[in-house]
Amino acid sequence: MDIMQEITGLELSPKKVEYLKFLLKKGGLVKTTDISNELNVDPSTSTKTITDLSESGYVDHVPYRGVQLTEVGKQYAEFFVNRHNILSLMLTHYGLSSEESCAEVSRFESFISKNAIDRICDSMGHPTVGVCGKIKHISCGSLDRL
Amino acid sequence: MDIMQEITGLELSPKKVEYLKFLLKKGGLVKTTDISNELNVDPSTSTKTITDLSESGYVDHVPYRGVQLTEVGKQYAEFFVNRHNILSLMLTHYGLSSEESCAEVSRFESFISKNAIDRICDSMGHPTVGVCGKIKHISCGSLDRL
DNA sequence: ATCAATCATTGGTATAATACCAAATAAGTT
DNA sequence: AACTTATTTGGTATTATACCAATGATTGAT
Repeated sequence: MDIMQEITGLELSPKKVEYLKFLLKKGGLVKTTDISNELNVDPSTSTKTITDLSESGYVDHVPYRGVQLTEVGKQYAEFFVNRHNILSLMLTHYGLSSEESCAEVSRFESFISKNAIDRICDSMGHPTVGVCGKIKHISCGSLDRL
Repeated sequence: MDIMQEITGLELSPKKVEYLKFLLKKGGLVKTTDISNELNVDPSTSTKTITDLSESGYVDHVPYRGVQLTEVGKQYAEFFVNRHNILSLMLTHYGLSSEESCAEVSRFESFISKNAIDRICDSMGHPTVGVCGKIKHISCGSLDRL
């Protein structure tokens, strides 16, 4: 059930990570056009990327109707959001502003392993409030999760 | 003179960063074959990459003879090494081993801005010893540099 | 219920980064 | 000078990302 146990966190490319995070934020059935608006890409680009994500099992795509995270996709997306939040919070501890941290993290987050995030999260005492949003600890290996 | 003043740190692609770091480590005139051995790429690949770096002004390349960092290239390379060391050191503060930190950092270091590194370095009190090697503070904006 | 307008997809093409192979060329060695 | 080894060139491939133009689907209005 817990797919997150054996992942590296490096499975998806930077842009695909953005797609999943947006799908989670939006929730439910999302139009590919919404994605292209949010991520500032041509609709054809989002359709193609969604097709990829669909073939890899992260989303369900019904052409002309919409996209939705699969259960696996949702778990990944939650990890991605947490990863972003943990890392942003971490950088603010070094004197970067929330905005700077967030921008910085956006550039490199997809290259940080789940293992590293788990350690960092652990070491920070599993904070629940970040600078970019709340942090959940469902997939981070925390003993006090739920 | 201090070119490092106005750089973002994001000018070079991940692989090119590796090239410059290796050239700095090796020092002097380096054969493209040495590079291809070190970085595990075909000699033709290293030649092409070096040609790029040469056209961008980071190295001087005399075909069939060798490559050498330009002054600008050397300053960049020094920044890259410091960036790696600072980030590795930072991650060890969160419970990652030296090896883990180093491996982790190797994946994302080229996406961290010089600005962020300067702040982190500042915040850590300009450490001179990292887990991947010594840290110099020539380009980090430290007042106590030199 | 059909047509027009809008939305979404497909097909083609492009770029940057990275890589390999085979062929050609230069260097070094005897 | 010939032969061997090192290096470069030219061609091609892959992955990730992107756009445009054309096609196809959906929907809202009449």
